[in-house]
Amino acid sequence: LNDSEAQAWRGLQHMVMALDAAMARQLSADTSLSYPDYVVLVALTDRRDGRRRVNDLAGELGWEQSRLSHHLRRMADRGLIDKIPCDQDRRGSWVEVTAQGRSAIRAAAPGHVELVRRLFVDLLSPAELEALADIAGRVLDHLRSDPDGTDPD
Amino acid sequence: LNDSEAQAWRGLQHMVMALDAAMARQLSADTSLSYPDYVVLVALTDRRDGRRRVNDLAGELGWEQSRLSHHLRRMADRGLIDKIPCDQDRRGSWVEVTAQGRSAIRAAAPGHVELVRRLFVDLLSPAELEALADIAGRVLDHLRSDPDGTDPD
DNA sequence: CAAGATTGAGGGATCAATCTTC
DNA sequence: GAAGATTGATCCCTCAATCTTG
Repeated sequence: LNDSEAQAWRGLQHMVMALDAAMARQLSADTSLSYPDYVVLVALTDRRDGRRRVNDLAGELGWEQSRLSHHLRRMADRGLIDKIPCDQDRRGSWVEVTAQGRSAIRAAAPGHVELVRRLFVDLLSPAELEALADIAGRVLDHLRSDPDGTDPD
Repeated sequence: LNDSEAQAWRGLQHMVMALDAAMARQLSADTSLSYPDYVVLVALTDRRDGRRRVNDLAGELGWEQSRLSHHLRRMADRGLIDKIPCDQDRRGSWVEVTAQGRSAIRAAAPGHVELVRRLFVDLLSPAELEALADIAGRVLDHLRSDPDGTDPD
């Protein structure tokens, strides 16, 4: 990698690591949710019924099934979500946000969103935000078609 | 967050998560190094003497001291690095890459760099790479001046 | 007391193996 | 046999507490 490539690559990694750490610290200091908790609850409350199939949720979050399964168990233990057997496909199950989960995400969202603005969104121009979204889409599409980078070009 | 802001923010997180996972899988499949091992060894072998103060290394990597300390212990146990007492400041210590560590990073680097190219660098224009490096620098500078986003604007 | 560094405990993430249902 | 999901082992990361030297 030449200088400009390395700077982009390492800069990207450092930026996201530092931003994630800041988000995790803020949530941990001001709320009862961890950053992963927050992300799961946002996805669940995004639609009105507040439920998802576990596998769909994993895809939406970009998480491995096993990671999600472990995390959902911990969240269920703390009363943030419920697991409900799925009648249509009895291998699967639904995850549903509880009243307590809704209340926790409602309390946590404003502070989190404000931090995303202060540390990220407000520092970028609209064109830069669009360019970033475009780049991310391109890279993720390519990853989906070639998960381990083994294709000949 | 409006649509374009949310797409940039979530896209960025998903992209980096997926790229890191791909890097970790490739290293784990093809070499004896984990991704964190790789990053530490790259930093150490970047300068010719192959040694660093622990604290400097943490800053360079953007890692917390405690994380680095735990990781260095595991790497020392596996013979990849040595810890050497520092005479100038007897609170501190040096980390030095071993011959085995050098050999491991030499073996791992080409495959890793090729994957970074295939999954990331080759998908971006030079202007996009430069823009990304610029954005990362800006965000990280701001984080350094206001680590927890508590400043009034 | 502050700075460099380590430790132990506890939560989080990954891999391979497993179980059930399709 | 494959897909949805879980489990247990293991490694990794964070936090708070600690130790030593400046």
